[in-house]
Amino acid sequence: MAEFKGKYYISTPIYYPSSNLHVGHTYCTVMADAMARFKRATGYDVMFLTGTDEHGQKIQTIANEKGVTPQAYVDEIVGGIKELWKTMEISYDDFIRTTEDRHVKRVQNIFMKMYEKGDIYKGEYEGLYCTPCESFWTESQLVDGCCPDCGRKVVAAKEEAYFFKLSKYQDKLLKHFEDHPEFLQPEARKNEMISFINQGLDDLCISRSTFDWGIPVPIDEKHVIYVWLDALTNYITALGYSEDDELYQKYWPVNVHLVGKEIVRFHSIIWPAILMSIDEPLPKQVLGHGWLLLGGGKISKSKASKGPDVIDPVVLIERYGVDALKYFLLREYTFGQDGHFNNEVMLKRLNFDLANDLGNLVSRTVSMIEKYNDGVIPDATTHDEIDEDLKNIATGAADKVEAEMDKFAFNMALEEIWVVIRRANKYIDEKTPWILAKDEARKPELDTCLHNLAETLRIVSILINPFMHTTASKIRKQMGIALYDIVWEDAMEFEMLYQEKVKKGDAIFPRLDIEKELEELSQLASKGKEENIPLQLKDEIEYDDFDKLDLRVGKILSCEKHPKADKLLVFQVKMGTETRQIISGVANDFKAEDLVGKNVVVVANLKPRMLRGMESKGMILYAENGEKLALLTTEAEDGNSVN
RNA sequence: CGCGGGGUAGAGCAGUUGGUAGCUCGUCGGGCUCAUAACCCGGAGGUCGUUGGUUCAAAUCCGGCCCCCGCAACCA
Repeated sequence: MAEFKGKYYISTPIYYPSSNLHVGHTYCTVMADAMARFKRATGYDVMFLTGTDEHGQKIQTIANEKGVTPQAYVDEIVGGIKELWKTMEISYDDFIRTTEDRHVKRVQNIFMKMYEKGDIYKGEYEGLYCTPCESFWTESQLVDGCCPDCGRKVVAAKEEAYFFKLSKYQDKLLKHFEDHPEFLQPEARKNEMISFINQGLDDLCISRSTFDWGIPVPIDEKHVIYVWLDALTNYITALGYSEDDELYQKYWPVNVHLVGKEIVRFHSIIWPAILMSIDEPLPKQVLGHGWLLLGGGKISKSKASKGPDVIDPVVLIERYGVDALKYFLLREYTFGQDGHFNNEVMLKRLNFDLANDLGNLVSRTVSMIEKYNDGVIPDATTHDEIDEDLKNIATGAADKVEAEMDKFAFNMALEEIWVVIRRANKYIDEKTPWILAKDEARKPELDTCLHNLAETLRIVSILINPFMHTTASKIRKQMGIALYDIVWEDAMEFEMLYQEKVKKGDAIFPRLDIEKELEELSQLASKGKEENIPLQLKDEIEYDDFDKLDLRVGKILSCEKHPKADKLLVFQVKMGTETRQIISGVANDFKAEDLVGKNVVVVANLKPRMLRGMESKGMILYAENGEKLALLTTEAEDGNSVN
């Protein structure tokens, strides 16, 4: 039996249900799930928490646009998310939604506790306000003392808000980083956070009064609690903190908050400060994982419908199965680093590792036992060095896997398992059972070979169970051991099978025709484009509004980089009789010299604007698709008006 | 001197307590036929971005430089 090793609490972030999830979210949750399953297998009492962060202005706005209540809107999206996790066999122990009563009440309790401690004060957003832009700016954001967005004058303005004295905890936070080097990993993230704290922490605005889709501030009905105090506290409200804290006493502090690198700051600075404020223990560890990149950039919703790569987990699962997707995500990427996602890399992994190595090993082993021993796993009666080597590698893998998992090195943990699988394939070649089968005198050797292969597969089924538990079951079914419990420690033993009856089934991972799959995935990815879906447009305008524009054809006489800005290009543009200077923020998209001589469309009557010390009189038009910009060129002569 | 990440075989990546440079794919050649045209063996292919330094010894430590990518700034 597994030795009881204590509790293990792991969390994913709570996702923001403004639309459906993509493979990037899946990545994080799959890692957490694998770790949770692994810890359960190795003797821990596990609490695995995930959930959704459902408040905020964005949700309210989207719901309004769709003509439903925010609650109805999030209910539907969250239903889809839960469905996805069910399909992916995510073994969470609890799923918290920030709109649930249990969360709402406990967040309010936390707010009060912080308030009573004197860590929350009512203040004013002393910002500099640009009325037309409806935005607050800080001193440092201003350009020449004016709104960086529109260039107009800003006025000192105030919005009432509650603040958390984050600055008060600056020194304590730094000390915590020093005293607990393991608190935040990887190292690069930690350095980043320490230097961030050293720059000085501002108090944190924790309430808003401009929208109401949120948890009311208990002492002031006009305000709702804003983002982080609402979202981060889920990790303890889910455990019943402040009300029914049996689970809290048992599981807190969390062992690991698994988060994407973009929210490391909130988990390693703001969240600990909140916990300090309410005098509760800090998380043992925050781990920031990298992103899956698509075509060079972060996966985003706007990219979901473009390009040849399919990132909808539902589609991938339908075609290849849950375990294939999980395996790929865990095996391909190095924890903490960004990785590039594309269909071909994935398909190759699936074919080579799952179909060729593992699937084929199961297939050939079961076939031989059926063919050479009537489907009964024979006993081993002989022994040589080759047998010994296989046995050592197979029984030694469990500890190696555990060592890698302790480092969150999922890819290496799986690699260790595949060392066993490859050794078994090699073992067959070394033993040549098909030759042994031709000589009755060598039946004992043949039996030993078949037995050892069966033992190895039994061990493999245990080792992969935390990562791909459906596959583990399929293997065990074919091996005739489906009825036995999967016990981690059994992966360290070799002689456990006794004349079980095997039964060949379907290939556990059929080999894929990569060319054909790529073709079909590419078609799936572009499918949405062909249908006639109304575009998402800005509000309709009057003809008079359009008529205010004075568009002209301009010839680019010269173009060079702005001396004081990375992204800006400075153009001299001739429009008939006048030549003027226009600046565009497109230095990353074009080489300056490539643009010279082109005739382009210019918004000629736009109010001039200073950009980093140089005046821009007008605007050059470009077409863009979210990734690439294209110049709007024309054959018309410069100076012509465009209507 | 804004912050950070990265530059290792044709591709994608491992590899920092310094000690003959490793994996997967591809490629070339061979073996095998139990198996999902799968499996096994062998070869070719890298001055580890560049340049100095520390050391008996540097991909690994230190300094300068070049290039790529995020963030920030900036995008009329």
